Amino acid sequence: MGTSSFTCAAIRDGSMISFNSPRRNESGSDRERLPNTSYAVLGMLSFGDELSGYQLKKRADNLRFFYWSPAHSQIYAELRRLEKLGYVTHREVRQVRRPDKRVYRITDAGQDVFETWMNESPVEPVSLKHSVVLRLFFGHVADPDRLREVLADYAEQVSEVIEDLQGISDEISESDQFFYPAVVAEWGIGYYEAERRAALRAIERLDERPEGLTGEDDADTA
Amino acid sequence: MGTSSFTCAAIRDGSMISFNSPRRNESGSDRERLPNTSYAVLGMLSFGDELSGYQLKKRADNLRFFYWSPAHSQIYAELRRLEKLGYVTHREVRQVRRPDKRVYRITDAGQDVFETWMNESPVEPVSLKHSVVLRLFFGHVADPDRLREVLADYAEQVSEVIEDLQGISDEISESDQFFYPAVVAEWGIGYYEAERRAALRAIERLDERPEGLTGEDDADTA
DNA sequence: ATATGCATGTAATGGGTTACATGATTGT
DNA sequence: ACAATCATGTAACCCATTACATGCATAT
Repeated sequence: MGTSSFTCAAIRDGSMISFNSPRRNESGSDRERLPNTSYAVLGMLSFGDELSGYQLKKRADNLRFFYWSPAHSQIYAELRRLEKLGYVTHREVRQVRRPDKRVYRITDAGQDVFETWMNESPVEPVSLKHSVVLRLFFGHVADPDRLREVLADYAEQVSEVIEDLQGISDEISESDQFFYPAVVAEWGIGYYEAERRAALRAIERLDERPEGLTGEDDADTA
Repeated sequence: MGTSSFTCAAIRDGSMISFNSPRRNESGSDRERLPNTSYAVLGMLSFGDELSGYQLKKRADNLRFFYWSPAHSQIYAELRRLEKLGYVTHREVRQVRRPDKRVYRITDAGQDVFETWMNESPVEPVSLKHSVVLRLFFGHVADPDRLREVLADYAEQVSEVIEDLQGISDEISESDQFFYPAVVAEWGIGYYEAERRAALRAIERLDERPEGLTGEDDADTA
């Protein structure tokens, strides 16, 4: 899966390169490798405008459909880290009838590492924690009716998400400015529609199942 | 978000009291609330058989399609915790030409909390970190060809997952013993097929886009 | 009056990973 | 000989959350 074979080939006298370095290479050769959250923050600043931590948090919430939303304290911590690395700068903005704020802007170095990440970082699989499916997997110890209820609830929740996304999609799909977000919104709609179908299909399968076989495998056979 | 307003009101000379206890209620009233990972481990033991940490880790890997796989060290730590809580017990198994092992079994108390979790815990939304979609979202700073490549790579990876799941599904869908896992496998297939479609569709949209509008919004306008 | 939004942070804790460590056995 | 599988664990670290903390402005 050719991640970047020629990039590697370009490396000649591999004095250190510490390739696949465990972590902590004080020599500072290979770019510190940040967690994805840092790149999410950097990405939100990559549009070029100045944002406060507070605004950033709200923007980050827009990613919630495909990326989790970090806590605000995490955002602030991230900003301080990025600043120490020289990837963002801030300036204080005095306000009259509002608390003062600190707005951040991405630096050239920041734009640089972000671009590098965008173009060079390997394709990772999704990391998901699907607690509903987890429960379904262990269905043998659940009350069958409750399990159906859980699935129906989930389908319901998902429907709301679809509506939200549909709304967002309608808003932004006109303007070319939001081309990529619009593509993402379409992805999201397809994603959650599939989730809805899957949940409903699972309920069907539970219903189809002949009675008398429902759960409690080893309640008395143990 | 009424945390506990009258608790506060009751405090007069607030010497300590550590009011509205952040967590850790030693009085043991409300069941400790474990992280989902604990329930995943408990769930894998809920079939009634004895398992070593090593075996457990391998079983946990089967959940990887819809739940992430914890590191082995995490499994061991989890088992020790659950044992301290009385939800599992272990016994040492001497082996001749293999390292000795420690096999764990769920207790009645453990089965109990697990059932309670299965039936009572609220329906949580999926938590996903989709780094590929994250990159797509910030497509304006990516090299358009590389972005397409990333999406194609992802679609390819997903195809392999589908094949894996198809294989598993074929194996288990015969036996009624694996009813729930089979339902989950079907869910998974639908899920990853949707992912594949979404990735392919996104490539299409990138292709459809008129030239000259690709990325680099503020490369020179800054 | 009370809640909500704006705005920024610290402290404590927890969940989880990676690397380090050990050591025998089996397959190539 | 070398790698992989079996088997269990510790140490260090870091990412992230929750709760604590403050304070003004506006809307209800």
